Amino acid sequence: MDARKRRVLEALIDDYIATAEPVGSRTLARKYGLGVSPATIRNEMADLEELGYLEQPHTSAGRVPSDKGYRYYVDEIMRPMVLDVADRERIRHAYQVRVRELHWFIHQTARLVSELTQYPSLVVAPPMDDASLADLSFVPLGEDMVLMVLKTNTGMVENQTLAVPDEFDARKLQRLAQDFTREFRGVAIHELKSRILDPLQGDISRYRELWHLALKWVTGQDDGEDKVSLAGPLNILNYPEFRDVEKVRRVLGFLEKETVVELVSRTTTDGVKVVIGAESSLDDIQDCSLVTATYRVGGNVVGHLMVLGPRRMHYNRVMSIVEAVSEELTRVLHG
Amino acid sequence: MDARKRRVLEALIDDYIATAEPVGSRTLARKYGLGVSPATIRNEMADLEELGYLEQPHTSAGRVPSDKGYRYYVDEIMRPMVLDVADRERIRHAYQVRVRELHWFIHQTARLVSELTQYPSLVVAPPMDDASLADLSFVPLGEDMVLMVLKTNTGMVENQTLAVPDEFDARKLQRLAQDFTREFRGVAIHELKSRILDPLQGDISRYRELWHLALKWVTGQDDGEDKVSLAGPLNILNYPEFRDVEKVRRVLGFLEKETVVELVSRTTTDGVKVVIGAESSLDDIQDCSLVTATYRVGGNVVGHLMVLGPRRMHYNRVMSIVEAVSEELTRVLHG
DNA sequence: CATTAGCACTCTATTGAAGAGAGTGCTAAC
DNA sequence: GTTAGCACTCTCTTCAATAGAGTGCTAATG
Repeated sequence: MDARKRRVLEALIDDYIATAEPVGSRTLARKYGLGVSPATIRNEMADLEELGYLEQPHTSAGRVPSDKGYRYYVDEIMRPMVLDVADRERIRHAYQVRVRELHWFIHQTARLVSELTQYPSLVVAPPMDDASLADLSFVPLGEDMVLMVLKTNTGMVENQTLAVPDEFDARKLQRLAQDFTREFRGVAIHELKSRILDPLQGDISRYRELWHLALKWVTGQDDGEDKVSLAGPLNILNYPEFRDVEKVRRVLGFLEKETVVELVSRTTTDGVKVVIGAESSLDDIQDCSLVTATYRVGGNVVGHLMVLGPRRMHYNRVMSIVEAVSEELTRVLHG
Repeated sequence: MDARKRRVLEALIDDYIATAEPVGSRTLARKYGLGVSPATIRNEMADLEELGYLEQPHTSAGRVPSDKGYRYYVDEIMRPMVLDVADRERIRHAYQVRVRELHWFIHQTARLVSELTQYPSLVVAPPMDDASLADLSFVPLGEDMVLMVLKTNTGMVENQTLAVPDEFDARKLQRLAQDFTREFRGVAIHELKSRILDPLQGDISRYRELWHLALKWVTGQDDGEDKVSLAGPLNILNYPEFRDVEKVRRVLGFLEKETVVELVSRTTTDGVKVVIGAESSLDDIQDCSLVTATYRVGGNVVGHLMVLGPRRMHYNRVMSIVEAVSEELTRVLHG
């Protein structure tokens, strides 16, 4: 793989990303200053195909990058893009609001990223399970309603309105919360489950129903939807590879399934990751690429951030955006 | 419009709803026991076309209902569908959870309806504007965080976490909330805006920034998204009239725009309403029909519930579902 | 007199053939 | 090693022919 092959591969991928049409040798010679004739480029392209970096839809068409080609492009050729000032400003100002709820950040982030990239974007909240309980309290709301407020050691605050049985007056609830906090402070959320349901905890068991409720909520089984935010799904309709409704259904359907969360959460390492086409080994998104990044809340509790697009994605731009946003988000969530 | 014409129209619409293909006279004679020959049906169909109830895509195709045809079908022919037991049970059990937040109800309802109908469904929360303030309070969360809890006279409770400047300690916040509640109890939310921003309210103006924030939140300008919930948008891809991506984009785009809320909110009357095709005079949904209903929270504060589908929608089933759900929702929100 | 059978007519959708266009691979010349 | 030239391949578009579906009209029927 000499320097000229790299230049040809780069030019071809750039062109294909821009046009979505198979690229021929003449086009490359004309539009990119490679300094050689179409015939020479043809030879290089034949080599690149043999090496597995390019594919030919049919004999008389131009060539198209393969997964391996994109991979080489992303890893070895492409240079990171410097975001322009407007984009940076946009990212910096995105979180300058006084709201402090996690789901708001998630939602805002997904929207920001999908607007900047023009691809669908998905943001997954860090699993509560890894955090530990810092404080639980109830705020009576009159009638039989109560607001349950939970804080974790990572500084996250979640709350939810519940209806409680009549017998629980304000005083009782307060004692309940105190007991609970005293008993379980510092315990990881995912441990709470077994602890609470343990029948030996006699003192607690009187309120089991209430705890059960609280637990379901805390562990996120209850309103799992809030933990994931999808933005800009329709952006995908702008790309010609999705002119077929069947493909659209598969891809958008995939974004609504649990599988996404699993997939995204699998990449636990820091930094920006790229998954190209079949590398995901998921049928529904064979024709798509993913760019993912992580962000942190407080300690090591980690959330995920993802962009999905066609394989001919603007990798460098998307990667820069995703990186900048995840850094900003981590910064904001730390303060 | 004699009885036989009605029977022909009914059969034709039933068939078209089932198949999405233009219906010919032979088909009607064969599949529906009309007791007359295709020729007779042809004559009736010609009459129905002249009356504006049917249309012909081209001379040698069968016929298709017009907006007027559907309208007559919905108003005069169709009989309401009795939901089967499973569906009724499904509706009854949908809200048997202790959660009491409005956005949860909205979300749950949208999902329920879209799953039952297999069409996209949108639920709009009642505008807070019409309700009046019952109580505002702050719950300190430590650090510079505070939970703002608002109750209306209609019994709705909304809350949001905010970051506040350091100067506001627990005591100060409490007084602030008391002042605010005393001052503004009973005032309609939409009036709060002018009242609070009035520079003459000297005592209040010190906290203007905070109020401003609270206000933005209360009036829903801030997180407007929470007030609307869309479920099952991809259902639309199951219907052959949306095999074209351009149409999909227009319709799904429409569901994400503000226009929907305006449109839906326009129907203030109780009961189930149907809007067929061009009746909405909105370009994006010329090929769609809507079924809408309202639900109430407490007094007269009204929320909306909508189903969107192709014009050949299963009107009777959808209407029954929408009616049953809106009744159940009103019932649940009252208790 | 309403209903029906028969039939010519119209329009669409499908098929197959022809031709244009794009791009390649190979060979031979530079 | 590079390039020009050219035959070859494959797709896409166009066009005409054909089959199929359904209609509207007319004349016969009970």
